Parts: sequence; structure tokens; C-alpha cells
Amino acid sequence: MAKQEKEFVKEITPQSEDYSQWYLDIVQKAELMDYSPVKGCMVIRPYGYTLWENMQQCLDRRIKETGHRNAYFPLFIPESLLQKEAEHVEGFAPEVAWVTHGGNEKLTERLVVRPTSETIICEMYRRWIQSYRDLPVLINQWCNVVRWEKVTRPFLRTSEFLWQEGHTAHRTQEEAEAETLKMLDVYRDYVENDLAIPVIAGKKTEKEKFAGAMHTYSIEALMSDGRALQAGTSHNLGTHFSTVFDITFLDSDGELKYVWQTSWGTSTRLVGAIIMVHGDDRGLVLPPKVAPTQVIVVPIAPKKARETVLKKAAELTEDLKKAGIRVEMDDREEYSPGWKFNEWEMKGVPLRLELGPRDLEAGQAVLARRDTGEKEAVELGSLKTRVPELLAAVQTNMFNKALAFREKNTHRTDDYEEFKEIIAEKRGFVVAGWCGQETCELAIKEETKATIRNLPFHLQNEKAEKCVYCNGEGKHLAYFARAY
RNA sequence: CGGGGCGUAGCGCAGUUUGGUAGCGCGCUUGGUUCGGGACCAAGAGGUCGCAGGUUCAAAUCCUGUCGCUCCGACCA
Repeated sequence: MAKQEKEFVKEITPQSEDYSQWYLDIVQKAELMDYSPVKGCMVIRPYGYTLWENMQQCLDRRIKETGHRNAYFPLFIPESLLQKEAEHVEGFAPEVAWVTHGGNEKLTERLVVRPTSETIICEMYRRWIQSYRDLPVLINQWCNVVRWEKVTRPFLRTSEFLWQEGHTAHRTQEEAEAETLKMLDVYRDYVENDLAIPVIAGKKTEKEKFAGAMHTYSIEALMSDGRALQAGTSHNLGTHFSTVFDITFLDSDGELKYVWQTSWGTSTRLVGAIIMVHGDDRGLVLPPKVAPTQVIVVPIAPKKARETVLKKAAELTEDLKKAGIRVEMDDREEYSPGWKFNEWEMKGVPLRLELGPRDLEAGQAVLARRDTGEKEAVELGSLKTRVPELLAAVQTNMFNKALAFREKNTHRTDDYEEFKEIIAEKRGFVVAGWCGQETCELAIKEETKATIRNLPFHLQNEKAEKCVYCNGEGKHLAYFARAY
């Protein structure tokens, strides 16, 4: 079977041969994106953009369900605003794009193209917030941001990318912390249930936190090559920004106080995660909940039966569409059924419905799953119930498969030699004790290229034996990995 | 930003060593036959050889510069 697969999809470099090339082949051949004339930027093609739109919908619904509303802030930020929060500027200065001219005239103050919108949003919050009655402010924005990257990869790191950024302001520290954690959990729920990607939720170390945050939480996923990917972050900004932007409110006790803020984001990078968590040598494998096309109908229409087959196939397509399924029929005459099978598998469509003369005679259709390759014959009358069942089964199976892979590739050790060996050879996550010292964190990074992805919540009550590096007291259990 | 690789038709490549009419496969167009895992026949279209200079009677080929993609390292969603 393995040999056969290779033959079928000659367009795509096998993962085992060159994982990076495999990834680059997929993003282009599956028509998710194309390179643009602008260095480091990409064009998201309709197939990729529909995927993104579906992802947006899933997350946007959750963001709204938790009481947030969408708004839009400007693309340009005056230099003086960005400069206000010292840590924040320092973090972003090397990668901002500057606007220096309007037409032919030099601007009196340079503008940055937003790398993130904390500063401009804070500038507005200062005007909008006066009383504790104005709080909390719960706003989200879907937009593009620009970070002048030196090394780019489609979806994973591009100079311009799409994302959502939530920005909230609260009356108390406790409320802000609760919001930060709540939104991280919204991300976890979204990524696990809609994208079928299991994640580790936890706290970032001081070294890895967002520039300007009091502390940062993240969800971390494991790609099929054993490298980790940060899938979403949620920051408790404390009063760092409200202090410098002077966002104050009069509390019920008559005292003027600074608001407590949060911000949180996920980006088109998650498209890259879907590709690398679920994809195989045949191409993309898309989770049914976000797949642009959930079912592709391929009629097998030899001349003598063409009309009856096409008619029935169109009818089935219509029925499934009415049942709320994203279904398309591929009745192009210039391609053979086999060619279409490979094409749609490469594009990751979760379910294929084959309908040929033999099926018609038997009053059935064949359903083929993208995730397992399994085929089954289904009575035409049962399709409307069987298709949703199978889509749900594919979704669940994809998550379980990814979870099993992550568990298999998560190793626990307190021995540094073993640690190095795992990171170098097996990759994946290594769970190890850490003393909390940045010196150890840095040394490990230098020697192994592995970073602390986060200090996971699910292990926060468990005692670490010792620091895997210095053998000192183990303050935390940390997830280490090489990361994208 | 440092080190390596690659830029020739939409895609994958040959041609560069030794300068002399720009080629192959796939794809594309037209017509016909096909259709249960990338079908076949026939006839066509398509390239300022990444870009800019230079050497030469003559440059895809030699020299200089530059841009892009990519891989490996330092910074980031």
C-alpha cells in the first residue's frame, strides 16, 4: 500500500524524505496559498481562505458567546504611541514597518504599520473609560498585522498575517486574570474540538512571555515531525499599559485607579498547524468542522450510463446540501475518477462519495474516508444520516490520532543526558523539572535548541524532583521542545 | 543577520564544464476515443534563460552586482 501511495501522489515530497519540502508542496499544490511579489508575504487562495473563514466562524462564535464584541482599529499607529511602553517597543522595534511619506510629502510623525494593536487600543480606552461602570470593556478585532520577518514560511511565519486580537479592560486584577484564563480555555476548546488538535495549556516563562505583559499563557501543539507550535496566547497585561497610557477609572470607593488589561490572539498560523498535525504523504487532511468541502461527490460515468449516473449524483448532492453539509460534485469530464480521487485527497476533503453504474444497480453509493482510507457501501436512502455520522467519526478519529501521537512523543525525564538524547533523536515534548532560573533555561536552549513551551496547568500541583539542568530544587514541571 | 543550495515555458528538469539556431517530460488548447485509484491517439500554442551591468563578432553558458525562493543557525504569532 505504501508503495502504491507514492505512485499516486507524485506531486508531493514524502514526509520522510524532506518534511519542510512536504509542507511547502502541500501549501501550494492544495492551492492554499501562493507566493506574492512581496518578499515574505503570501496570497491566501480561495481554498485556503475558505478554510480560514470557517476557522474564523468557529472561533468568532465562541468569542461572542463569552461576551465580547468585534470592532476595528486603524492599521497605522503613530510612533509616539508605540514608544510609550518601554518593554513593548523593545520587543517589537526590530520588526515594525514604517510609513514615512504620504504621497510625496514627508510625514511630521512616522507611522508604524501595526505589529499588534495594544497601543492604539489603549489610546482609545483612555478616552472611553471613566467609571467602574464602564468596565469591563470586552473587544475583539479581526485584522492583518505586519512584522518584518527575516525568515518566513507560508502560514507559520509571514511578514503580514491575519489574526484576531482580543483586548479587554477590567476593574480588578482578579477579574483580568480570570479573563486571561477564560480566553485561553476558549482557544483550547476551539483548537481541540474544531481543529482536532490536542494542546497543552500552561504559563509561559518570563523569558518567553509577550513584550509588555505581566504574564503570558499559551496553548502548545505538537507537529508530526516532533516540533512544537504555539497555537494561541493569552496575556495578562496587568497595569503596564494602563499606567503609561493613563487609563483610569473612578471606583465605587471614590478612588481613581488604573484598569487591569488582557490581550489574546490566534492567527493564520493555525492553518499551518492543521497541515502539520493531520497531513500525510497524500496531502492535506482537513477536520470536517472547518473543511471548505466536507464531501466530494465523484460520479463514475461511463458513456452508456452517463446520464443516469450524473442525474442521480446531482440529486444526492442537492439532498446533502439541503441537509446542511458542505458538498460539491466533481463532474468534470476531462479527468478520470482515479485522478479526481487523488486530487481531492490531496486537498484533504474528509469524505468522498463515489457513485457508479454498479452502485446504481445496487441502490447504493460508496463512501471513502480521508483519515483512514476506509470505504463502505451505503444505501442511497441512508446517506443523509450516514454522512453526518461519518463526518463526526472522522473529526473524533483525527483528534484521537493526534492525541495518541502526542502522548507517544511526550517523554518525562530528570536526567539531562537523556533529555538531550530525546530532543536530538526522538524530538517531541520532554517533561522535566526546572528550578525557575533563566540561566538554566537559556543554557538548555543553547545546548539543545529546546525551549520551555510552557509550565502546564495539568502538572502545576505535581512536585518536580529537581531541575533537569542544575539539579537544584525543581520548582516547576515544564514542557520542553524544539519549536517553530 | 551569518553560512549553504537553487532561479531556463504554468510545473519538474536537461543544456553552463569547452560561448555559436533554446530542448525534454508533465500540464495547457483543439478534435476524437475513454471513465470503479493520476486513460489514449492526433494536431497545436507557449520562453527578453530572475534582473542589471560588463567581456565578446557572438552570452542561458564567462565576469561583477542585485533580487527572489529555499535549507541550516541567532530573534518572533
